[in-house]
Amino acid sequence: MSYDHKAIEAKWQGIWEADRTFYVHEDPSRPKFYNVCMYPYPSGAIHQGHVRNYTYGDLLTRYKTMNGFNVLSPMGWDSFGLNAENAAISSGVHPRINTEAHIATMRAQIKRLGSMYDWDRELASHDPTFYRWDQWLFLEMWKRGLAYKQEAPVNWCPKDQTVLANEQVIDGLCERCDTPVIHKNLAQWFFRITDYADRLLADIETLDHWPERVKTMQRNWIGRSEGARFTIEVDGGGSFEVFTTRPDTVFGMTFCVLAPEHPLVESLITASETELAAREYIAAANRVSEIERLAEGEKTGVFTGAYAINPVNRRKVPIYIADYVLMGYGTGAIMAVPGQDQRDWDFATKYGIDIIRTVQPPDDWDGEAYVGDGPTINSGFLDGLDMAAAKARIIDWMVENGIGEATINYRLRDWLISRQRYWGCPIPMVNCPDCGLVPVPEDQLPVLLPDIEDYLPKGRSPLAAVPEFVETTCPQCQGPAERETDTMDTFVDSSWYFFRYPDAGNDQAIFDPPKPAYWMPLDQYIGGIEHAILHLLYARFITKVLHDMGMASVEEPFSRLFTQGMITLDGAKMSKSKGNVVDPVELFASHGADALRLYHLFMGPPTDDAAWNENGVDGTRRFLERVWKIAGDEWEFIEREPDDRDRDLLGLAHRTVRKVTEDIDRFHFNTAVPALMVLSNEFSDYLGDEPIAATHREVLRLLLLLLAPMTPHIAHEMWEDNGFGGMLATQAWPSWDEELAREETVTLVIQVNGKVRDRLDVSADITAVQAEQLALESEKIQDWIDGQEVRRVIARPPNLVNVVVG
RNA sequence: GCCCGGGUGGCGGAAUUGGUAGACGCGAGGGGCUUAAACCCCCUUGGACCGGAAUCGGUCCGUGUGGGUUCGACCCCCACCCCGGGCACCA
Repeated sequence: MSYDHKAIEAKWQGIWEADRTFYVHEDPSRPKFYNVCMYPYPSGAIHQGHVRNYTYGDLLTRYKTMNGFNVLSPMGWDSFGLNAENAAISSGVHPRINTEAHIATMRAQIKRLGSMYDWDRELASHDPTFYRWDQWLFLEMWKRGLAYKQEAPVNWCPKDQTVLANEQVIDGLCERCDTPVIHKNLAQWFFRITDYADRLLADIETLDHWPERVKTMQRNWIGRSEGARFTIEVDGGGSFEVFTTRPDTVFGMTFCVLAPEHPLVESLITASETELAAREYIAAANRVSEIERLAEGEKTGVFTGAYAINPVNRRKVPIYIADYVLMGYGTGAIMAVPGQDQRDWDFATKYGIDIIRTVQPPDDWDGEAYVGDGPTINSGFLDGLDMAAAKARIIDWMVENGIGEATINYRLRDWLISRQRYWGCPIPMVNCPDCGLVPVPEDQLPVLLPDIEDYLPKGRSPLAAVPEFVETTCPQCQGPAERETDTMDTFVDSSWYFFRYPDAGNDQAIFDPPKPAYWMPLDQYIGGIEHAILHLLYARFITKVLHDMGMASVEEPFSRLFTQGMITLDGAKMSKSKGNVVDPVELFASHGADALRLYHLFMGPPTDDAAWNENGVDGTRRFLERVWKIAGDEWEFIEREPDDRDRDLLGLAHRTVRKVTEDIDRFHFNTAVPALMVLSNEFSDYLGDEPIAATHREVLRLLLLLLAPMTPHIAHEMWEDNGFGGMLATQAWPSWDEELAREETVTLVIQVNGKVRDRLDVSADITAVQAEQLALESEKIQDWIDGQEVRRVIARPPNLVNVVVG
């Protein structure tokens, strides 16, 4: 009987669904395992990145189920967002229609992969039954002072009169009309994530099963730095505050720099000799993005015409405007100490500003700015102190003189959550001319997103053009009022959706706390590395807020995080826009879901980017054909007692159980698959030469159990055909017998001066003394020693002996 | 520019973390099966070279580049080159 993957895969997908094998409920008698793949954006069709993600996720669902866990693996849709809105603008079709069609298509494709979910818990962020709880959460944030409105710059296209997302700005131009984009201030909604900066930073240390690199990125993103904040007077009146991590170097301040957006700039440049140049410079800075400003190779700036007074020595120093200082970090103004900061050094050199060293560099120092520690010099009462002592002393001085104090600064900024977009969750606030900002009462939620036909923003959110939506009454005074027309960042949806799966149908509350209390935290969260910072940080933040509200039992949502690499083809990320996609749906038909899943597991380390090989699925398909033959052929068994060949094959099978188990536990799927290939190759050889039925049956049983989470359909079919009994998906994961798995002989490598010169087969329990003796007795080794003095022998039994001569 | 990763055969990768570099798969070459082709099966496959001549034996080089540490380095340290992810409105 040939391997008909279409029939087999359809059959078992039907059985698992009918049997509700992967539909679960809270069960305190069993250990739980909450397993989530980051919910996808419904782009229209699944791509190989999804297949990779869901193959890993489903492998774990099935593996943990076989290991006795109560596994919850849900699926949902991140269905609001810019792409659907852009598609609607160009097609005129409402984003809901496209989005829901995409969800239906992708759901069917995911099911075709054989990836199993508890679909009773399916959710979609564009669904009012979901986003009303976004709005509820927003109101809770507002109540707690964690939501506020403030002016902030946006990318603005003057021709289209619209706000642009960063990705819609191409080389400083609007992607639609090529008009130069400017920055414009708009009133925006923020979540006060900076209030949680310390906790978000400290609790990274509790994330023992997160990739080190993601933790490092998050630490750096939060960017806690200790330093001082102090006031600098402007010569002729006025002052500004600066933040510095190096207050000890203040005697070396030879200029100051303000960000182009700094509020003091206007008064400093007005009527100055350099006013024109300054205005031009500010306008230019306004046109480029923050990244471009920082990427600029050479530092640029312009003199304001004004001078500041160094508070410690009353020295007059010029005040510049430069775009390497950002309004969003610290105070938007710095004291510049070129002797101790390379950016300041570059700037000072370019503009001919004095450089004064305040830290003595080492004697062999030949660099420019010296940022290291050393005795303080040229600094009056700080001279001779080291960095730490000088910092403490100068901060004391600042406090005594009432000009500054020690402070902690974060690079992290508050989370801007408002979007001037249509396809998102409406922010549930009302603007009343008398009462100001008034929250929509909870019993009036959800504020429904109205259907509209024109999605093009015209200065404000498209919702602003819908009078029936905008015009309302103030919940407080009942007078006429206007609704907020901005929608929420889709990261708001994704920062709490995993709390909703445990109680997805609840129409009375965001969730009933005991339900997520059973399932949370996630035992495994799997998604792309591109989410290492923003999504994961926002989700951690909202979890902490829910915890503080008494809603969440945990402070951290994801106890184990796995970040997968991208799929590339011809050196580029596989994506529709690049036109280099390999459609998984075609491979379901030609090779089968099992062969595709196995190729994804096999193709490389899950953490790394993986290059697609168009023949790769052929290889895993061939492997499955061989296993099919092993399981299904009418073998000529003979009757005899088990001998060495049986023991060898059984030993290999037990070593394979051990290897596959260990590899799955450490997410090394790409080495688990070859172990199965080696076993099946040896198995085939064994069957070609007087096999016995008992060995065939036992090794086949183990092989199918190991294949069950990787290639579930074919494994189930073979399990059933061979009459092993019961559903494979719910069998216990096999254990291995250490005695059977033990290898009797190993290869002892003998080196002379680190180079391999001989190999011997030895007993696996050889001692160091025996290994050394064998090595020295080897004729080849004797030839290499060739009468030289043996200085040392390093023995690492049973694998290696190194003879050091000369 | 800043933060974080990564560079191993023709290709994807392995080396259980300082101890046999190249498992397994793809591709390629050769052979078998076949009227023929496909499928399938068997063999070879990092490079240069030496010996022996049926396919065995051996040497040297080799993990981005250049240094270093070590009995021993793909693995640790320093410097450099190249590629990728993120940089707050793609998600």
